[in-house]
Amino acid sequence: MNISTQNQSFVYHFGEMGSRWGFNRTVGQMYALLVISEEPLSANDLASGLSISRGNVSMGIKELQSWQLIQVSHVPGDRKEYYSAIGSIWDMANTVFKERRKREIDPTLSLLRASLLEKPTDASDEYAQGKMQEIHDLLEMVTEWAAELQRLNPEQLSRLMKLGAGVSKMLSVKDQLFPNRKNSDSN
Amino acid sequence: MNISTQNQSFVYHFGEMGSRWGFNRTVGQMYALLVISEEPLSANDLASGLSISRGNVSMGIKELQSWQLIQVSHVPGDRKEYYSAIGSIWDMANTVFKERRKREIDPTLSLLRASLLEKPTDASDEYAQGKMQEIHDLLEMVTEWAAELQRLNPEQLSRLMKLGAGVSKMLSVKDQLFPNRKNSDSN
DNA sequence: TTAAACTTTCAGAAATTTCTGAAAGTTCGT
DNA sequence: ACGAACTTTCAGAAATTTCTGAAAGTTTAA
Repeated sequence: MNISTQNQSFVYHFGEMGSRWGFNRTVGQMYALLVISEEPLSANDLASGLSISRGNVSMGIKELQSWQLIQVSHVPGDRKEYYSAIGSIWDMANTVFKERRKREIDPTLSLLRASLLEKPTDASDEYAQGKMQEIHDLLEMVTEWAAELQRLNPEQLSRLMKLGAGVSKMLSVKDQLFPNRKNSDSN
Repeated sequence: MNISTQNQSFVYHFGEMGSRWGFNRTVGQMYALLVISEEPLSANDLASGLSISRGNVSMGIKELQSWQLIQVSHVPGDRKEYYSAIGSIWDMANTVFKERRKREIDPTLSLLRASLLEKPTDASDEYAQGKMQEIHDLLEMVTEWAAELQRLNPEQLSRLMKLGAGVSKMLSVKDQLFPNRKNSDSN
């Protein structure tokens, strides 16, 4: 399989960026290729398209499946497996977020919780715990909020985002509507 | 310098996680150590605390400075430089977000823009461009929104987040207040 | 049950990243 | 101008990650 030069740079770039998102270069490239291919691709297509070994493709597929980013399909009369990117771009973004939270934030939160249960033995421990508490609270708030946002459908999310700065106006509207409601839980 | 066992796991964990956030293990550990230390630390403190070479510390400091995460200070009568984490946890999160956007999203956006300017040569190119457009739009919307949010102060942000699911209620309130306003620029 | 057509595994090779420590550089007081 | 006290640099060593490809495994059809 050949990749048009036009798409080459996209695939390559996604490979580089992919590593930031938790998987390695080739896995990123494989995914990029699947995203921009209308037709599902076989493992051999991926190997030849990206000039990587068949074994590497096999491992990459496993990785992408563990991220729930790709889907297998079959062509009648052909025993090969064909792969394609799952869902819309929104779904993809959602999946990556959820997965990263599970892999990065959740373990950090439990570590922090555990640390916060320990009795500080001196003043410096106490200071450290204070900082850990702050980080914990921030992470917790952000992840909860992210979870809320993920519950919105793309249409709502998109509207919310397009509100942009309007969101702060909304906060003041809320204050005017409910001036009695307590709104500063500190920090 | 010694790190209390209580803090050891925090520092170590942050090292592991740090690599996800764009810097390597030791840089992550250095930063973690600086965050939980009330007193500024010298380069030697960091080296001995983490059992790494002085040279490595020097490079790590440079890296953290390029992220604008740390600050130098001096002790009168002492020629060593002392380092400490800059600002609050919120500032830190902000800085990391901004920096990552600059390093990861912005280049992707410009690549996508360039690709979208090319004339598709066949149907598959056209499909690919369609996907790139979707990714472009999503990234653009998200970064713009993130920029808006970063303009809010921590207090406002925190309130907004604590609204949680309430945010979708707000959207419907808005619809009731301004039922005439067009709100579906499609997704 | 056999063999063809495929996929997966995994040991070791290759590539990449990170780290060390000696040497070079800088700054400051005298 | 000198040297002590510090920091930075960078070549090569060490560690880690990724990749290959041959061998083993699986599935299907006949």
